[in-house]
Amino acid sequence: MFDELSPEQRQAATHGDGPLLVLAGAGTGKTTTLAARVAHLLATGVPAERILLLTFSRRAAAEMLARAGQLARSAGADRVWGGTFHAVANRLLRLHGRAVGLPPDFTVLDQADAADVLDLIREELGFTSHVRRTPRKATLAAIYSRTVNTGERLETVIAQRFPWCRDDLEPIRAIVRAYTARKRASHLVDFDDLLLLWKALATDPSTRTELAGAFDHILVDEYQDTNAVQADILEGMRPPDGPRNLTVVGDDAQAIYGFRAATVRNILTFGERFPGARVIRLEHNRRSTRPIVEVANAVMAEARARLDKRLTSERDGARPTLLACDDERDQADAVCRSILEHRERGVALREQAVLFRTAHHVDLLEIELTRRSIPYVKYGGLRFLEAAHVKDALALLRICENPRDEVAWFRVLQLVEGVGPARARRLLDELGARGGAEGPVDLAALLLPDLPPRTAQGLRDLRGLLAACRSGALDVAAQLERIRDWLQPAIERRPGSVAARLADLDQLALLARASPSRTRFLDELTLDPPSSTSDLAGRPVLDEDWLVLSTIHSAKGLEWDVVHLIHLADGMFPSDLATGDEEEVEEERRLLYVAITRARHALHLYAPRRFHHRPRGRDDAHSLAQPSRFLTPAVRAVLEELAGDRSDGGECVPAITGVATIDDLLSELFG
DNA sequence: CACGCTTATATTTTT
DNA sequence: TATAAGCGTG
Repeated sequence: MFDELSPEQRQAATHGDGPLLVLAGAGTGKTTTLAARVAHLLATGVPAERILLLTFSRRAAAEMLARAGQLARSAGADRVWGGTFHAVANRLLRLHGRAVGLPPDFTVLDQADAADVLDLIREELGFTSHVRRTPRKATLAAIYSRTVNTGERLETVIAQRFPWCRDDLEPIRAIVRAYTARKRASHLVDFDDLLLLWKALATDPSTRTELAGAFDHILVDEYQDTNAVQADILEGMRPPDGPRNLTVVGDDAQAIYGFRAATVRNILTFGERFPGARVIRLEHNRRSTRPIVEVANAVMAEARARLDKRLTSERDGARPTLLACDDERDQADAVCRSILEHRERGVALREQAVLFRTAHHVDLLEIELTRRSIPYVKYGGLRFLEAAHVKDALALLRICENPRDEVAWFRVLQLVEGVGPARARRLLDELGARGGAEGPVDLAALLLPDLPPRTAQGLRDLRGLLAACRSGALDVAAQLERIRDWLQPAIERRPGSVAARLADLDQLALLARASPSRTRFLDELTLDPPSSTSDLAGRPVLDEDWLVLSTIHSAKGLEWDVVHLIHLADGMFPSDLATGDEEEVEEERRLLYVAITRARHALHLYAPRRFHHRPRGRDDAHSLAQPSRFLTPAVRAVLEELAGDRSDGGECVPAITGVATIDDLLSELFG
């Protein structure tokens, strides 16, 4: 059963009782090992439902469990509890939430929803300035989340990570305080609450025994990217008697979620926290060729602090290339040509990926790919759930689920003609859905007197819709079809493509067909939103070959034959927003390491020199960039440097429109 | 008070 | 492109 495993991998897979830390370098078969361990546990008779597998994404969990199922040749692998910390927390809280004071009809807020609640509160508290711009709602949400996850004081967080909000400290404090109270009153739970409540469940003396005994084995993937709260949860999940069977797998060199308060301390102090832990190292890379591994090692050799670990590989291959490009357009052109070249040589598009630091780095390339009819799918940062009309539809479902969901109400009520913020607030009060109100929510209150006739009719229609959706006679998909019809007039009133937005709602209804219940549908959508997009030009039928575009963060754990890594210019990668202190720069370096180690056979780096401020504009405003600071002489020594190829059009004379251009021209002249 | 309009302004990465 | 904030109209 384990023929394919190396001796170290086999040791990890068949480890008996007690804590186990597997330090697995990139490409050393981490997934295989974890899957094999699950298979081993199943084969030795551990009941599937008493195994908990925590991964970074639902996709990762599903993949591992499928492999474990094949290995163990037994049914039941699908009964293993698998998923992200947040998704598992949600499941556990639906079952045991009452014990920590959480009603079972709670709804989960994603980060955009949380920002909406904060915005609502800000307005109520009157924190809008007539002199100065106040922080954006997304910033408020980020500040709150960071404070919770690091456990640092608000002042500290703002001073260190959000210095431009320093002057708004007191308003922010008031807003986030009210936010917490409001969530409780409205039965709302945000991502951070999911972890905090799980921790409470796992450590509270009155509930912990029930929960702690629920699993015989807990396995955690990507342990380097867990935060302090998550570590506390794992510690709290100790069985009342018997050994602590906790397996964690991670790589300190791949820690890239510091911004989310993840800390490698969890790996470094694993032995102290869980005494008697066995440590197994996997250092042999089976994924990449030796030249690629050499580049990865060269990058990490310059890291400030790391556990001593050096990857090895035995497979030969070509040296990774570094191509200096003129500008982004030049880069897009070069990437396309290289992609097509590889495809000519038999590497399918889906075995190739373009990776980048920030979602917008790929904008220009997307245009070029479309122009050349190269199909692609983009991972990371999806617009679908962010579109207003999709949020409207989901808000309606959320009201059905949890009638106290104030933000959802606030959003939906304003879709009715003649209802703005002020009337929406009044209606909320009447409904008894306003934070802090007692008793059940009464839909009859929607029939307020003294409203303009059109508004009154609109509210009656809304009441009818909600009654129908809540009646229990319709499944989620059918509810969404009703909702679509109700939303149609509002959608038509707003500018933009009506057909496209209605199509989005159809898409949503289609998605809902797969869900057994409304609760599940909403939970899955917020906790595991569709992660790839191909928004423009409709959703293509992806039965053919397509290229993958992905942020490096979203590429974690994945691999491709050929990887193209773009924007290796200082200020882009590392992002100049992340070069404040040394720790941040180190995280950017690890990010580069992650990107490099995604490649199996070929790796191409691209470093544009010039960035147009408005790539689609007609002017020539631009700035110049140095190559990434990570491309040190030692790193370049293991790269094949290619000169920029300006085959199309010979010498180009820059248009003289700005100081930057003139300086550029002069520096060319003076050589 | 709703609503449509104008203007200035932007800090990444994700569960 | 989205968002915060302000203004004028009905």
